[in-house]
Amino acid sequence: MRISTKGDYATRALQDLALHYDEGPIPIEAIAQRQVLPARYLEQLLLTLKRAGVLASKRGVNGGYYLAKPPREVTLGQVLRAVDGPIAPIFCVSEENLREHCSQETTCALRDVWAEVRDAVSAIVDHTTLADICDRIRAKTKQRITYQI
Amino acid sequence: MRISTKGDYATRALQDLALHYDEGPIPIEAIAQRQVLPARYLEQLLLTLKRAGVLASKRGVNGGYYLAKPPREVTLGQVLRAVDGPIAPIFCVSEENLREHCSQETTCALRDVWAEVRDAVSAIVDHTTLADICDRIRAKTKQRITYQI
DNA sequence: AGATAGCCGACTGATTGACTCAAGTATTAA
DNA sequence: TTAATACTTGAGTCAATCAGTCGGCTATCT
Repeated sequence: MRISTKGDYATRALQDLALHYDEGPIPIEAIAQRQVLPARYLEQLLLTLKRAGVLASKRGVNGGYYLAKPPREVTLGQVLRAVDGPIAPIFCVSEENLREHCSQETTCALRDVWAEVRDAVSAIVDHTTLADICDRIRAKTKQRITYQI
Repeated sequence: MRISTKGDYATRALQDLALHYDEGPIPIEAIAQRQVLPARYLEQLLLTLKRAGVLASKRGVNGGYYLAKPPREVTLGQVLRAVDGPIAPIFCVSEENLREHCSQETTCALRDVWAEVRDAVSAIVDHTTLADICDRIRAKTKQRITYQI
């Protein structure tokens, strides 16, 4: 039940872009340095996310990537699906895979459990937006500062 | 967010063993045929599950594998963890990995989300037992028969 | 024009996934 | 006691995926 580094890196990059929303395009290199990610690899992921409609980009000097939509409208589910494919834990409960159905459906109760798992996971990732992530970080940071004073 | 074929095969094998609980040891070959699984591969998985304390076995003629505990006491979570490792979607929220913690915890809200996902998944798999699976199958089968009559 | 920065495709090396195989040991029935 | 059965153990294989890297191209701004 792992998410890949793609999912990990992509969500961290978007977390970063969301925190710097309204600052115009951010170059890959800046994101890579702040989040400690391999730049050339991140490049691929951001391009994928652009094709998925999550990001937009601007080339040349002062160019970079930026969110195609406000943070409130981008969910983690969109990001994960873009880079990692379906959320479903197993093919036979994937929404994108309706035609090919398991030969043993009638004698298998596991399928129902995997469907529950899929729903539980998407209930979380499809309802958590980048704005939520930003809010949590700000809450954390505030708390940390309070403690330090 | 996939479960591997190991998790898939192992749970199907245990579903089968649970349905045939009280029938004594069942040979690998019988399970493999009923569930349409590669026998030599299943062999490994069942051995792993034995080492994990989920299964017991008997060698020789009339030998085979059987549940080490009644179906009511075996959860899918135990099975999945035995063959696939931790449920956690990412290392930094794995219970088995407490010492090695993420360098960016204070500036990362994603970790909390992955922890939510982990909890949601384990809430399901750690509370679904093989007995539950059997009950569901029997309910399904009954329903199917009713329709056919 | 030149620097910046995204775009695109190809390539690679290591790991993991999904098995297979051979040989060994315990158990039982004939 | 021997033969058949069936789990046990460790090793080997083959392909796919992961996790990147690299070179060169194109667009944009100063």
